[in-house]
Amino acid sequence: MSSVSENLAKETRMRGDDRRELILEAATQVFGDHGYVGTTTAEIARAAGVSQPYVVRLFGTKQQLFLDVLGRALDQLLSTFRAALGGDSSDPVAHRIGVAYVELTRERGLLLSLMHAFVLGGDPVVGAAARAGFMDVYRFLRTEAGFSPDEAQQFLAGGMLINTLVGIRMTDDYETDPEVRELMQAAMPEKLDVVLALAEGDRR
Amino acid sequence: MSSVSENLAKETRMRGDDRRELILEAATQVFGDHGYVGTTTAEIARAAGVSQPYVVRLFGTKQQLFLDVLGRALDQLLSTFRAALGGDSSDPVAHRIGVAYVELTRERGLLLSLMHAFVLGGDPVVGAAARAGFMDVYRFLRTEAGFSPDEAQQFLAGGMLINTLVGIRMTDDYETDPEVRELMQAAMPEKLDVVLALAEGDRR
DNA sequence: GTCTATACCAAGATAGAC
DNA sequence: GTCTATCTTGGTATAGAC
Repeated sequence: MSSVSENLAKETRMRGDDRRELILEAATQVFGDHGYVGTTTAEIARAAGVSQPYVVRLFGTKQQLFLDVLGRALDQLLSTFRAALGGDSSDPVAHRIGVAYVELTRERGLLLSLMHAFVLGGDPVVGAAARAGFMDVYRFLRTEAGFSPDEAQQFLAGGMLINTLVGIRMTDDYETDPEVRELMQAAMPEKLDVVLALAEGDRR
Repeated sequence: MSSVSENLAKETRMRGDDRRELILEAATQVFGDHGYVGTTTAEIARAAGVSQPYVVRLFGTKQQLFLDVLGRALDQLLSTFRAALGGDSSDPVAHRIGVAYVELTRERGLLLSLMHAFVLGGDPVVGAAARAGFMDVYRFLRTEAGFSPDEAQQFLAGGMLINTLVGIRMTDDYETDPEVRELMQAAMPEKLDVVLALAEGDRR
């Protein structure tokens, strides 16, 4: 999945769309780590293997780049959920989507970039995009997934806790602190291994 | 409660501790709105009615100021919870603490400053403080409030969703969007009025 | 205890070459 | 399509006066 872009990264010159996608991927990671304001275009450029002015050139402004990252993240999120709606129907829908959600932590920075946006509601443009995106997810849960308002609330609440635990890097203390273990097991009874494996990779 | 500090604000010169508290209050608000990185010491200074260098002088660095804000927020949070543990015992503990939590949105920026910290787990010093603070709350729920791991998880999940809805300023669309109304009513069946009234005040 | 002035640096964006 | 060089702004922190 990412091997395509990794191969492309080695080219010194490529089609604009490919480079764009490559930068969006890198930007998602970096924004996820440091937040919107905390991220520099230079850092994104470094992560993508291009020059800083080129990043700006391609997306106009840092803000526009962030908006593009958010849009892409939302698309990936919803299409992952839709895929889960297919799947083994002996398994309840809520469970299938829940598992799909935790699996999304694999897409480095995706959920965290969203989380950073969610907390910037005060920004006139980023905030508006964040609200719209959040409601897209809610609408999906209510209509496509068939959740009741209360089920949707429950699901989103669990999701926000997972985002928080990942964002706060609670994984760092998983081994050493038994209370952290207890909490994380309660928050993601399944698929904890995915999150932990990912955290392991990050500590390089 | 805040009238004390408002009166003090009019003095051009005051005891260091009072000015300190005044600045911490202002900083909590501003950090809550714009996040750690997105906040400038100049903006905090303006909000507190002092000069920018004085803010730095008093706390050493912006980072230290943020850490102090976090510590203060945690203290207020836990003492509010402890007060709720007292209260009318015909009302279940979980409910009393839940209501107390929503009431905390009154303390402008308190929950949001915490939320901003929670998402900065990657920062070596802020992240460590955030994790420690989060676990303080978990430990309170488990020991003092007597929650099971699952009850604590449930409570924290609901809390993170409320934080997110407040941070994303979902209140802005409450009147116009029926789906937003539906979601917010599910997320905070009680005390929604407190949050809405607060949001009203913010849009000046 | 608090201010004004300012040094210093980092970051986003632009110009223009290749 | 992509880079190097650079302009410009804004933000933290320091020095030093009152």
